[in-house]
Amino acid sequence: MIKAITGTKDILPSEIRKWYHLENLVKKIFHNFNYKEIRTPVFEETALFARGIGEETDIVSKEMYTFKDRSDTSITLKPEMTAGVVRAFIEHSLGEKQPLTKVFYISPMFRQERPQAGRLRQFHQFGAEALGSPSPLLDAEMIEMAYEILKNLGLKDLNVKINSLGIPSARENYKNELRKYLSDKKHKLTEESKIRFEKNILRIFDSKAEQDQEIMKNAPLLIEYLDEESKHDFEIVKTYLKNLNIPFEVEPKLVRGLDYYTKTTFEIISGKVGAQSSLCGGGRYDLLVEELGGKPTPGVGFAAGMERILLACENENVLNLPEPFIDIYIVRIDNELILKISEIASNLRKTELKVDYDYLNRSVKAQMREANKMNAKFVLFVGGDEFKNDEVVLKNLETGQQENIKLSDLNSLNNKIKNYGS
RNA sequence: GUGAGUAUAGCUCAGUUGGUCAGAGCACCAGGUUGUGGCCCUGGGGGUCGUGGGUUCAAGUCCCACUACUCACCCCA
Repeated sequence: MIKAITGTKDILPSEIRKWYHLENLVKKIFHNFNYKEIRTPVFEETALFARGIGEETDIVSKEMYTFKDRSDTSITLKPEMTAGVVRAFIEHSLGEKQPLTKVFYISPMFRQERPQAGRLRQFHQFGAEALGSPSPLLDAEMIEMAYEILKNLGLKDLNVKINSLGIPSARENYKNELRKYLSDKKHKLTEESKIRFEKNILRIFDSKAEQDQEIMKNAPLLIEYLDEESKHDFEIVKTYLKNLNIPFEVEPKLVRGLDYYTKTTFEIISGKVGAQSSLCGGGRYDLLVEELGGKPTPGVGFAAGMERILLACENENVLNLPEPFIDIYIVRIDNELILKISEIASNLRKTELKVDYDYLNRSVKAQMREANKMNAKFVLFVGGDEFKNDEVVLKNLETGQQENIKLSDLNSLNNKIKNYGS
């Protein structure tokens, strides 16, 4: 038997409603903030991600689905969205058409990691990007939108963490300080952190190993070495968040794993998803557009993991959606009427009613059971004496009441049923 | 990439120290007096017990390998 590839999951009909719910909410909130959807290809040239995300990051160095196509071009399935959005922004000169570009997306992403709770190899993210303004108001707006979506789902166990990475020169100064601090303690770090020391020293803060945390406890913090501009912008972000009543914590050790971040970074954590607790993350990337060959353009954005969010919803037992139902189930009493029934169903469906009937030639009893299972509001009996008089029987499954209806009146059944409901 | 745990019907699981152990509940299907459901009752279909070796008179039940899944590390959404 052929099975789904490791780390991929089928979203079955029984689960699709929560996805619709989440997607509709996401679209609604983004539209309220006047963000417009962008859809970029599932794969891009490998170089885009290598340059955009950073050669040294784990995502690029060991997690990407990269392969050569038949014309020997190196292709990569997108592991995140920002690089693709920026590529499209540059390619279509969106910055020339308007000073500020606000876009959102909902899309599958691909990373070849070992699957676990809240982590798949094909997973889904929604997110937003605003390109063209350095204003910290937009940083706060990103957090606001993400928070708004999560709150709207009913999630309670949320924790907003923010930090500022500053501009590159300030960060370089700080890295030197950190190197100085660690120079005599380096040998006590875990092997992984020794590698980080060389490649991306900031990430040592992310280590969960106690011996690393012990050493880093007293390390100088980036936030103390920030440049004036970053400090100032960070204060504005905080002020704005307070004014919006969004609770947050400053987390000086929050370091994002992608190279392109500058200034504000943030993350929203749930206490209800196991080890993969980060529901969304993002930040400012003022140098990325230029890095990828565009005119210098500041940008800010975030991405949220949809599987993780749905997992958190499940674990918090929120997101209790109403049961699915159909309006009418047509029960065939005389088997030879199947053609007539398909015609009736077709006409009713054209009047915006959800209609179904039996395709398996089953007994009346079985059809009734089926109607019940489908949570049908009404059953329409077709056949018998009534049918000889050009009538069908409409039964309200909730009350058990039934009445005869002329075949010629069926096209107005929609109104009748809506009156029942209210 | 590293580590641990699990692997019996569609689903959730029982199966005691190897010897009627191939089961239960749910789900599914058909019936319950000649056209009407939800509850209830009766009956039914469905598994070579993840795969391949081995030990034994005898293996879901012990051993080995492989594979898959789960969780954690790592990383990140």
